[in-house]
Amino acid sequence: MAAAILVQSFFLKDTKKVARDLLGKTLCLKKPRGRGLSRFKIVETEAYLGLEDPACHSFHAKRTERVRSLYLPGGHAYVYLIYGIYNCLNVVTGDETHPEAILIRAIEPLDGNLVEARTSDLKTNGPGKLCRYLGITRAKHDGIALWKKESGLWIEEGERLKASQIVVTKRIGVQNYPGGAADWPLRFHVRANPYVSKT
DNA sequence: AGTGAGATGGCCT
DNA sequence: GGCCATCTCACTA
Repeated sequence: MAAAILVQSFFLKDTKKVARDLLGKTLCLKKPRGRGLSRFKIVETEAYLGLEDPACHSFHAKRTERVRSLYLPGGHAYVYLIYGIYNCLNVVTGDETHPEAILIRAIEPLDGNLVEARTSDLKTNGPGKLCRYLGITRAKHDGIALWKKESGLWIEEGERLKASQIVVTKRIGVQNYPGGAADWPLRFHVRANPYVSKT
C-alpha cells in the first residue's frame, strides 16, 4: 500500500503549521536514469514568512528574477543558489499574495539509501549538502510542482510524529535584523534524530 | 574541538 | 565592494 502523495492544498495552510507538519513526511525523488526511487524522511525545516520577515527573500514584497517562484502558489519548489555554490530547496506555501516558503534543512535516507549513507559521512544533514546529494539545482528544479509525480520530486505521507518528538528553535544562519527575526522560533526538527544538521 | 579562510552568484549600497 | 537561509579544509592548541 503506497503512501498518499501530498495534495496542493496541504501547502496552502499557515506556513508555520506546514513547516511543522512536513516533519516525518517522505520526500521522493526519481532517480536520473531507469526506474527507481529515492525516499527520504524530512527531519528539519525552517519557515520564512514572506512580506514581514527580514530574513525572507520576499521581504517587503521584493521581486527579482531569482525569487520569481516564491510568488507561485503553495506546493511549488523554490530553489536558489547561496554563497555562489550551494543550492537550497524550499517548498512554497500560501497563495500568490503570500510569498512564503519552507527551507528543507535536513532529511534522513530511507530504504536502500540508508545503507549507502551509513558507509560514509552524513550527506543529507544540511540544506546545501542535501541538494548536492540529491542533485537538486536551480536550473532543473526551481519552480516545479511538488504535488505531481511527473515533476520527479514530490512529498508523500510518512511517519506520524507525536508533539513531544518535535523541537522548535530559532533559525540557523539568520542575521540580526532589527525586529529580532534571528530569534523567531521558526525552525522545527525531529528530536534526537542523527540526520538533523549541526548547530 | 575550535577558529578562520576560501569558494563565488545574485543582489545590495 | 560587501553581504548572504553554507560547507569544507587547513590550520591552531
